[in-house]
Amino acid sequence: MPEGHTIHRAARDHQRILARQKLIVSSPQGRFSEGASLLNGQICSAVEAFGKHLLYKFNNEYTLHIHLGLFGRIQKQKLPLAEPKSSVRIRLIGKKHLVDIIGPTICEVLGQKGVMALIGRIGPDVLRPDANPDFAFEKISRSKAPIGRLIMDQSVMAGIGNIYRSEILWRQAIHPETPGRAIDRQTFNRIWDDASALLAIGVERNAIITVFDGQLSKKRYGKKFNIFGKASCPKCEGEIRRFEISGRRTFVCNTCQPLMRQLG
DNA sequence: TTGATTGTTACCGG
DNA sequence: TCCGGTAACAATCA
Repeated sequence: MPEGHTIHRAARDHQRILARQKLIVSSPQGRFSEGASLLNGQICSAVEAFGKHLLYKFNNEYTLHIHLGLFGRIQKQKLPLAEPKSSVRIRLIGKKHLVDIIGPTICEVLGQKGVMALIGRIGPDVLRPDANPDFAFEKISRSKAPIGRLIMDQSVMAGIGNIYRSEILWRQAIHPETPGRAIDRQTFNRIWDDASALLAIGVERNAIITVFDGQLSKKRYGKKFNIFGKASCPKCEGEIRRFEISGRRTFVCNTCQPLMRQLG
């Protein structure tokens, strides 16, 4: 479920909640990860997203680190309390709302040191104003790996997932198999800027939306994608090729996204 | 029941 | 050493 926008959306939501009410940690019996009992009953003081990682900070210097993986979800509900389903690992309880963290692959408590280490190994996040894209361009321009792999590599740049990958590269007319070293700064900037813009829309709308045809009628978004999962290109009507990069399905229009092995 | 899925990492062989 | 591939883990739905 989650690409970067989902996590930033959750961080924003939860930050808003705890501005008006206390959020207290509770974990259903026996479902805390090791060491996480440090947080039982603690009051959350801040929420922040780094790429696809979600950090809940507490006054006791500890941080709850959540990564939803492929299947994890976050559910916000209004009180009264309902019995959490078996996949709920952490529950944050406020006066009027509760937040359930469901099926995360990472659910651990970090100290200051651990948080620094985590942030250090994540590349610049396209949704964070403090991100430095230079770092991502440096890595990309020195790599012969395909750009389709690099922009989804969270240690190169953070936030983009499998759907945004295909959509961004199609929108920018870049073939996913273009080697990183063939991407010039201008081309990289187009990728970065498009990613920032699209994910920001994703945060606002709580959905992946990459199609903007004329009027922004709010109901016209049944077709959210241009080529992801599609058989033909919406621009040239040509066939969409489907293949894998790093074991994840990728879509490309060979006409609209010509493969450039040379710089240019 | 099977398969597929908006993710990541540990491990192993070349 | 640095890759690329594979398995493993997570939850849900058709």
